[in-house]
Amino acid sequence: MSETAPRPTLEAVAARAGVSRATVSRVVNGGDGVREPLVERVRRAVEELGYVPNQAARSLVTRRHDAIAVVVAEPETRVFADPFFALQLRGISKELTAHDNQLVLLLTEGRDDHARVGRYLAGGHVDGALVFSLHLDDPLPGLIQRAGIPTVFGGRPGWRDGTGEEVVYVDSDNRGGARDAVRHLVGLGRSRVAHITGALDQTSAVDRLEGFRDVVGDVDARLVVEGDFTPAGGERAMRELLDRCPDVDAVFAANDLTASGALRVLREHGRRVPDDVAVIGFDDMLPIAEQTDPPLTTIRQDIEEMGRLMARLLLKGSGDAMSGVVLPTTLVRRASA
Amino acid sequence: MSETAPRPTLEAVAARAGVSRATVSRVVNGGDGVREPLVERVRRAVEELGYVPNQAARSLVTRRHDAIAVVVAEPETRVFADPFFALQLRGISKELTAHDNQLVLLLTEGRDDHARVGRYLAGGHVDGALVFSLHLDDPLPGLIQRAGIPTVFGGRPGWRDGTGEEVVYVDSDNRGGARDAVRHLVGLGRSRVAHITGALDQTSAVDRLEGFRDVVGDVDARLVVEGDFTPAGGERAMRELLDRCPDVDAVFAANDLTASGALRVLREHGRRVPDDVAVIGFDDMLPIAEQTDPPLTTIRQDIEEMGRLMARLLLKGSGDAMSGVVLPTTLVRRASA
DNA sequence: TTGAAAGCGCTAACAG
DNA sequence: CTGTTAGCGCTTTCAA
Repeated sequence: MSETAPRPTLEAVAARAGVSRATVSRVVNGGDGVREPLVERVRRAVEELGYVPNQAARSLVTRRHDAIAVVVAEPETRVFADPFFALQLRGISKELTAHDNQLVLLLTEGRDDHARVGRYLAGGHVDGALVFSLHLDDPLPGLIQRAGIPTVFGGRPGWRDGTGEEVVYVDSDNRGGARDAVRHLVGLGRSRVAHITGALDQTSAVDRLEGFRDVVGDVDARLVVEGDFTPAGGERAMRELLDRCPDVDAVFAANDLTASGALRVLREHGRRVPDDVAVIGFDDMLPIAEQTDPPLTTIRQDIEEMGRLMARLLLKGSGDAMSGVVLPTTLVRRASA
Repeated sequence: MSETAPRPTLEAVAARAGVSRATVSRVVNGGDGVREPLVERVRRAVEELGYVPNQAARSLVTRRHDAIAVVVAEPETRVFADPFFALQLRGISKELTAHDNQLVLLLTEGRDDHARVGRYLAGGHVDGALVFSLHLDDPLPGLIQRAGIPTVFGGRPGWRDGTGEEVVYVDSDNRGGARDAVRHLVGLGRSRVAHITGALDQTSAVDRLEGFRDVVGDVDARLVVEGDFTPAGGERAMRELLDRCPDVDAVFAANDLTASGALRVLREHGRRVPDDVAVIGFDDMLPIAEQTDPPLTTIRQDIEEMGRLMARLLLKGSGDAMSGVVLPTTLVRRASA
């Protein structure tokens, strides 16, 4: 990679404006305590020279970087098969941008990467980290805690650390949303409500299952079948469901992707939705929920806002000692239930 | 955000190992020209102190950052509705990681952001940039060229700069792939082959249309209808197509998403695929192509590899003065054609 | 209010 | 081979 052209320094600006480096520095950083005429002169010099502060030099003394890391463990392609992650990223990006922070993206796959990420985080390159720990047994969170930098998790982490330290996270009200979904189904007069779960090594899946149980009470075990948040998983689960309980009249799918798979199988088996079987999803992933046949009734979570909030908490220092923020969900009614 | 704990410096390591800072520096940076026993002593000291180099200090003198920016203009949600971008990102990330580079993600929306990105890039925070310029009239590329840092574009940029400067980009062989697709359809004995285009303000869509024309020769204008790379666009276009030419017997859709929409409409109209109408897509986006009914025959492009290659070119300095690299595509045969 | 001076932690000549 | 030295460009006391 070729060298970038030499850029003007604070020194150069100072010379041009006929002031000291210190004064230029003050102006560049807000200009408090500098008399107006000087401010003006410095501003002009900055303009003329096209001066941009050298971030490395600044960080060296301030020990701040105005950058945060976003860590995503993505051992599976699933992360990429739905727009979930991208939406959070967008929310994060917006918030960071608004606060002049940069986003350093750390994608990990496998063990070696964990060490690398740990080192990077501990290396003081960034002011904080936003991490998405999808799985219950993920070693990443531990590593990051050890790195000792401010961290906010996306989704409720699956572990409880014995240390009693606060774990800051942002999550959707998965359990409450699931309850709403199932209540809706029950309100429709359905009596044999099934649940296709998500991947149960993720807290979101566990929480949604809990919500389902909250409403259904003692569940006929045959009405709960494990999925994995994918359409294929949804298909498989739906087949099994139909096989076990041909009289099932409603399905709460752990997410929209799962629901789309389930819908396909129902159609294939000649069941009419919602007449024979009502189906409800979770997420309200527009490109999916609006495109299914019939359009999907689902539980909406504001994913972009989750990202935004994570960034906001991290930047604020979350000194409020709050540990988790849970965002509400809403029922979006379309045609499938 | 709270301060990170004070970390050991080179000085500290030197003291502990009983050598000079320079020696420690040498060891940390590869250890060439340092006698083994010393190397060992230094290594141990580093280990014991948990020393991690201060990147800011290092950058200050080396003027390198071991970081590159990935710039994505995403005025529309479309970027997030398909996994395309995420896959490229993954390829990029892998390659950068292998070369100990960090990935700074710059998401832009709207004009103000452009200025911000321009400033950042010009500000010498990163060693280079990877840019995804989706649209023909995007002002971003210009801005970036002006920033004067090494840049590789994802997808053939829509403009030709008069400067005669080399523009480095990585793209799929959209035109060739399109030709393969249409030839396949023709080889199936289809005689009324239609094309649903992508958003024609993107070079990929234009190139695929060209490829279509290459094979079909003088096209019946009614057989080309504009889409926008979305399922909804595909539906709309397919309806129009059926309306205009009820006897259409094959469709080349600009991408898999478009094809999925077209399939839906065909089914709705009682056309059998591929018996009545053969359908072929572009991308081979697995979660889509494998889930459609019937599974989609399509043109595969190796998206992750594109990302990887972009990163490789940037890091290599692409001093080979080559301007564009075009990756081959392959036909993936499933059931729809 | 402004300026002078002292580093932040590191690398890179240059000596030895 | 190893150590000494001089900065990289900036912020931040401390005086003036």
